[in-house]
Amino acid sequence: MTINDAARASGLSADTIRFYEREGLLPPIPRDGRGWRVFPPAALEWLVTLGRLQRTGMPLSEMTAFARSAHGPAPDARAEQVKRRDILAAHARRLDAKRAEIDACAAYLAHKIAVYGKD
Amino acid sequence: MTINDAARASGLSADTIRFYEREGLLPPIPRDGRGWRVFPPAALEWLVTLGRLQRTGMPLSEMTAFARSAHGPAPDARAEQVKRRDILAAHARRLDAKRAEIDACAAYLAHKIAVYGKD
DNA sequence: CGTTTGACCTCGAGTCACTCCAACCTGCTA
DNA sequence: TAGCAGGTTGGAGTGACTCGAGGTCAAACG
Repeated sequence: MTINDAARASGLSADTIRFYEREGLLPPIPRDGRGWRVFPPAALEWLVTLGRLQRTGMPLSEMTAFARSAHGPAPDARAEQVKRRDILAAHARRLDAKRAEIDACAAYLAHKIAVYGKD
Repeated sequence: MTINDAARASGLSADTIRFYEREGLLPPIPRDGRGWRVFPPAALEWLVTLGRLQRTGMPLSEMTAFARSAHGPAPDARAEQVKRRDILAAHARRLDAKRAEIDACAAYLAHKIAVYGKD
């Protein structure tokens, strides 16, 4: 599992994955003898999750909070879990707003395209 | 109709409206005696449209093409209209992709929140 | 009548989240 | 032995805003 395999599987770019690693959004990624990153299945799954959140517009700061809560040292594991759930719940509400915006725009587009097309 | 009224009505920020004016996305906006922008109803309607496109992720370059086609001097009005329709149709396809992404993420979130919540 | 307030103006710098580039290393094939 | 594919790094560049400093003007307050 090289970085480009991970990119293809997660929908993130290799550059973005390196960037996320620097920013502390990933668990420690081991290297092989050449210094290449090797992505174990769990890291890959995590990247898929980050990819979903990224493409649906979660800001980096929130992804960072989510990631640190998931992979950082947790004195109180229960509290961290609640924190993560709250971040995801807030994002779910954001998705509802985005969907509404998209639907409104799609209705406008359909109307406009019909008007342009009808002559 | 001052810039802040226009911002409230269109969902864009006043800064973004000034930026769009500089970039040539707006028709000429008249000024009053103090140098303040005055937005006529047609300009406001145009801002509402740009707001919709912006919030649903149309890149600035495409909005610029759309705006220049709508407000620029057009040697062939029919061709410009086709061009605008094509831009909007492409955006409609992008919206379908975005909706699919949002639905997939929402399903993941619902699942994850249920798992976190069930103990 | 002076001054404070508030809404606007411009210009330039700063921010977010990547994205691209140059220069380099390593193992493999011809 | 040279070329190539596919990684590595550090640092600069980009898109699309966003913010801050410093300025003007008209109306309201004391």
